[in-house]
Amino acid sequence: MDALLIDWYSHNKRDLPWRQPATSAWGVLVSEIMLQQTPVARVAPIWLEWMDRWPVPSKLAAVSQGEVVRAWGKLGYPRRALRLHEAAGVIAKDHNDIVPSDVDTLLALPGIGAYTARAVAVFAYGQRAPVVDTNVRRVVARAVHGAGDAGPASNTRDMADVEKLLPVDVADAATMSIALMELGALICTAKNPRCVDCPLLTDCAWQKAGRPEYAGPLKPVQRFAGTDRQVRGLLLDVLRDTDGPVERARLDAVWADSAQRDRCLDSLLVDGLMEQTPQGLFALPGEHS
DNA sequence: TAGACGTGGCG
DNA sequence: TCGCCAAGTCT
Repeated sequence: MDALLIDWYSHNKRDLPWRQPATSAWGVLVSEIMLQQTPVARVAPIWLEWMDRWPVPSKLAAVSQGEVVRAWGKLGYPRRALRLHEAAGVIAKDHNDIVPSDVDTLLALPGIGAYTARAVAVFAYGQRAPVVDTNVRRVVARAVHGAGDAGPASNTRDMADVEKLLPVDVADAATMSIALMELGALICTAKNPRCVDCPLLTDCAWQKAGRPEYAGPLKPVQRFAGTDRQVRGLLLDVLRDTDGPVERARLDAVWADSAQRDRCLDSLLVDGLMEQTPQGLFALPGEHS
């Protein structure tokens, strides 16, 4: 399985900007944070801009939170930008401006969890570790377990599953990790998998079992329209599109339900995505004088 | 551990 | 059209 997969990857991998050989560990880290729950096509231009502006962690750490949130643009989940900014500060101060290569050290940084820590260790530093994201979980569920899709995530079990699949050779293990993800992204997709193009077709347990439909519990559908997430997004968008602090009325205009609006405004302040000036105006954090 | 947390494109 | 989906983390 590993040889087939690695060979397939070498011929079919996408030419993504963060996969250039010259990409630094910092570049890999930034890409991984941006790619959390966010499509490649939307990340690519922003990542290029960030690498140009902030080629090392200390450069990012030196600018205000507001500038970072603004540069994050509409990638979504803007708290990621705040956490990355904070992580950059720790890396600059405590790690000599060098992204740690040790998984446990990476895990201690804000915004870096089990997936991202190992993704950095493996993709930036070539280590052998199980990198488990939604793509990998789906590929393993099908090819190994013969299920139509992955059930609820279980970090410990999922990583143990993948660990067993990794080649002993460190370099091969690293390539296998990225290949598993790429297969899940391009071939073994959630809907309408392109099995005819799959390098694992003849080995796949799901294929052998007659491609049974997924029978486990369904993930609860995440609504968006009308949720606090939508309102927070609208509120923050006002500040992103404005140069300086804005009056309360500008924010009030984006959502009719005042109770929900107030709740969301408060949560943005609590999260540090927004600040109130002494004059009572609203601004991105650290941007008002 | 279930639920919160943005956004926009696609079938 | 609109539900589903996209390289998760935190509480």
